[in-house]
Amino acid sequence: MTQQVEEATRRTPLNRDRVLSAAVVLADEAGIESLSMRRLAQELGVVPMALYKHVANKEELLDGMVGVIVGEIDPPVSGADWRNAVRLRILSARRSLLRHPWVRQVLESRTNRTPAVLGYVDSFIGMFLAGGFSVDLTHHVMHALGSRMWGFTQELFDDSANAASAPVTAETQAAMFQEMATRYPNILEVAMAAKHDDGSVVGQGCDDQFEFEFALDLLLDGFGRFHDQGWTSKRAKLAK
Amino acid sequence: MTQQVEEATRRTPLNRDRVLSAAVVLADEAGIESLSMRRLAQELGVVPMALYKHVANKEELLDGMVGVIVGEIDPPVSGADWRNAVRLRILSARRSLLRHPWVRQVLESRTNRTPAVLGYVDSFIGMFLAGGFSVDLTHHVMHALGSRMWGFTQELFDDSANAASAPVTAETQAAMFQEMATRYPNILEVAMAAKHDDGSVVGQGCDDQFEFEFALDLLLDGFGRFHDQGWTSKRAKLAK
DNA sequence: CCCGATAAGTGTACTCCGTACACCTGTCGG
DNA sequence: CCGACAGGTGTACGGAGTACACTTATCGGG
Repeated sequence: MTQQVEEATRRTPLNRDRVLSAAVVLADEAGIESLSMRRLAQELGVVPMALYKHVANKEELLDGMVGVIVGEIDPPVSGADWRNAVRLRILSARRSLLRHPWVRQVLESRTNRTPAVLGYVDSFIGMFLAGGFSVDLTHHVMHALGSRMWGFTQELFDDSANAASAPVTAETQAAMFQEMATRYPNILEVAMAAKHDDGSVVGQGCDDQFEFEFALDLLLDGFGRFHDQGWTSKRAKLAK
Repeated sequence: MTQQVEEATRRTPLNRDRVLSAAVVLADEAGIESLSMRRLAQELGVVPMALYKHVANKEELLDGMVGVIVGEIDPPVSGADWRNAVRLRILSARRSLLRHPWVRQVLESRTNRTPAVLGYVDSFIGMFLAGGFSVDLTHHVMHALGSRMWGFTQELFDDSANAASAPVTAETQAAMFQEMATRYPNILEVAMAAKHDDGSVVGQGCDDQFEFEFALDLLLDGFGRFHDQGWTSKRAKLAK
């Protein structure tokens, strides 16, 4: 009798997609470090071991989550030259990854050879080949792109965690400044030049999107030059 | 009486450096994933909590370990032009990091603002400034370098774990090949072209060092071009 | 109409992790 | 000689991933 009400509360018997979606939401909202099997189960109103009926283990869960995000990336635009196709695709990937910052860490931390990732890489290679790149050059170009293919760069000094930290007093600020000035004068100089209006000393105040596109275009320009001049690795190796 | 012998066995009362060195050795030999405070303590013939007298916590241990490796990187060569100075330094860093593969993961997984890392970055910036680069261009150039400053690239498909895995039968090999051919034809094509003599299907058979230098030189060439033509970010932004 | 197979969810328990905290011990300067 | 202090110990806690044995719900066929 009372049974019926409880059953209605938690219907839809939980499947792989619901598990993955919930995991993505949890990682988005609480951070990847808060994503544990136990926490995820709790979020789904279920006992931890129930998840293992839908994913083999945590590794596979992470793989699946990456797959979900990779699925959000726009497919290659058709009818564009290779440069624009690649560029737009990467910027689309970047938009997806910026919405889900945890993906970066997951992609970096483990070898990822899931169908979703392989599919993305494959279509990526396809854009170069379709653009007339030789298989040889395409290979090296893919290595040169590296993780930039996903739309992210290694951030040396990620200041994104600053919001939560305690407000620094003027004295500490001054002391840090002094410390930097004597120990790391070059970093300081660059950081000072980069800061626009906010008063932060190191990092930020610089336009990440601009930095990314700067490096990306630099690479793409290089690729194009090599392509135009019929570069081959054999010739390059002989020239050394 | 027997006391004396035991005490002689484990002399030298353990200090920060010994802890860090042991941690580095352990990570080198057993992999970073096997490095736990308990395991490390055991290796040092000490109880786990003893370590906390020398490092605040595991994070600081990892920071210290990175510091040890960064300390192994050659200082900038003097009297070279910026390009050679940067190139040689990066290749030196690469040699160090290849000896200690775990550093890559540690550097990637966390924001690293230790003195050792800051010092490295600072001296790195210094090489560009000394080469006549504007502060502005240096800033963007550092972003473009990203983790390549450390001598590593994001490896999409790291096959280094293959040695330990079970030998695949001819049938499985063939099945995998078939799978690849239909699902990821472009990856397959590139992989086939890259393989030299070994029979592996995906990855390896390609010269990682060559790939790295290919990308590095491409970037350095771009940097040089920008430098020569007096590039500034302001002008670049206006041009868009 | 029941029945057994299969899928989904549960409960308990194990091992391993980082580390807080109270304690002991050996050394050394006053 | 003594007391402070640095270095090492022992115990314990909470949290992680997950193995394994179990109940329960569903449903097609005799």
